[in-house]
Amino acid sequence: MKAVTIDTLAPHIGQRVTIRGWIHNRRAAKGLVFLVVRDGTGLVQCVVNQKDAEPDTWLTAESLTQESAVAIAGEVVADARQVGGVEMQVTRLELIHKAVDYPITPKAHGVEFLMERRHLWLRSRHQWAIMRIRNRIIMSIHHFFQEQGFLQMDAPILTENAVEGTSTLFGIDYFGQPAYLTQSGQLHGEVMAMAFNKIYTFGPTFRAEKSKTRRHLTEFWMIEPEMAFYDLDMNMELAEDLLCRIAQDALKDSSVELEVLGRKVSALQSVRKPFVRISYTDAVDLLNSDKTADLLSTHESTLRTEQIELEKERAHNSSVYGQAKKWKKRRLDARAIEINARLDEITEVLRNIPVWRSSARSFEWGGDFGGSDETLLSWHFDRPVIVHRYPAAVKAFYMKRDPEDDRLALGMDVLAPEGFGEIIGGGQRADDLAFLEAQIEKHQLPREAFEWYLDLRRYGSVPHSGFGLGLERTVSWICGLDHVRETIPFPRMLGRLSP
RNA sequence: UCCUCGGUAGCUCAAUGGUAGAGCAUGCGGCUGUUAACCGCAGGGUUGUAGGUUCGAGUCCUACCCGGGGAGCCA
Repeated sequence: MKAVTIDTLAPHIGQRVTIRGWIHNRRAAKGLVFLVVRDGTGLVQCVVNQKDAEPDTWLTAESLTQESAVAIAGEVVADARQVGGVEMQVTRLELIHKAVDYPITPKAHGVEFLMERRHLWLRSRHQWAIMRIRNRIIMSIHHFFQEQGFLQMDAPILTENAVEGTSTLFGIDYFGQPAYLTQSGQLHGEVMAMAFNKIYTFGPTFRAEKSKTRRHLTEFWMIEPEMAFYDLDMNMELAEDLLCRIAQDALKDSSVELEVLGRKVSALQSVRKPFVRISYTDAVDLLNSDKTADLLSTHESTLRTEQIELEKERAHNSSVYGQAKKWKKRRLDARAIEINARLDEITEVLRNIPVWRSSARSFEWGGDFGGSDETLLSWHFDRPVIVHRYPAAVKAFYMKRDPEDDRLALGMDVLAPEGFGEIIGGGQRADDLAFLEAQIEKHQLPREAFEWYLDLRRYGSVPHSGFGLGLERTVSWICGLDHVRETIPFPRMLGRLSP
């Protein structure tokens, strides 16, 4: 009998097939056992009917536990009630391995509990959807660049020089010589662009920042295109095209996964060219403006209304809890968890709003935007916004100056909508030898370590640009997740190195 | 490093300073179409740790440990 995967069951309606997988959930009625089986490609309900099944199969079905491994033979039948439209009528069931006391039960769990069991958590439905979308995004990125003649090339992970100070780098011992894990492949990317014209790197990046927020990992994956003969405008257009492609591919190919996650797709449908492009100087004006203050006030009153309604609901639920039936209690418990989590979130935001308001109102030209400023900017628009031409003082030494205003660097950041924050940072690179030499001296960087980089400006220097896209933040945005820790199979962050 | 919230059964959470409870999970029983199935019964606790206040502390105070998310920094 043919062994198939769950995602290919539909064409086999009316046929007998075998599937192999793990028990995701089990329900029983008299003479019937309903098994929800998972094989990594999808879920399917398998029905064991005592009067049809062999005696061994029935006994096995009755005693199956969550995550036990099984091989199941039966007929594929159409059933409109099921997700995917099919279920299996089981004729034979073989137990491959019996799992005992699987810790992640079909109910709500806390973050710490799940993170300690990340190796098992990955089996659950939400994680299935997220990892498949991550894969979809990775493939979109490769297709996008490959179709346009970019060469995928790899920057080294072990590096000798600290590009922007050693405080955010993980240091290691390289046979007695200090070395670091890379925090960006950009400088090597520039080398490769001068050799191959248009390239992109796709690799891991490490930051020893002691950040404990929903946007930070210490190890994350970054995509860094670097293009010879590209100026800032061409660079921004490339970033726009890339993000549009990612959003559209996700809508086209990951609708099931997005639905599992409850992602509002309208937010992704509005990701279309042209994005909003705003200069840093205009962005500062916008932050200072009444428009931003009004936005905050509106948001604040909306939250206060929601807070009052939730508190009312909580009081009402707790007053009826005593008389409630068991199933109703269970529902009330689940709702209470939701209400409390949302109330915590609202309390946190309401506490922050006065700080956000004053920091936006009094933001002075010359500083770099904080997380709250970026969030506020992105709330003004329904699609990604590109902020360009930052003060040179807050940007990296290798950025080209704006020929029209020497105080500005030709840098750009792309902020994802809905407050997901910065997902792209990049710009046009300095291509003048003397300027770069002066910058290296000004930033007190070790000149010797940059000689190879300076060679690019000695031998056929041309205008060139590039940017870095953070994969996990992008996945987080597309999936509508409130934290990046679920966007990578094994997150590495402050206080988390296992499993 | 700072700010802030939290730690109660295997899990998720309740509990005016006054006898520690519920749901899920587990075990047993019931139900022939369940969708986190449902219904009944049972077992399950050094309330993070160490002190203190009190007739009495899960609850109040102090210190420490662990975790959440925010600031700084950043993708």
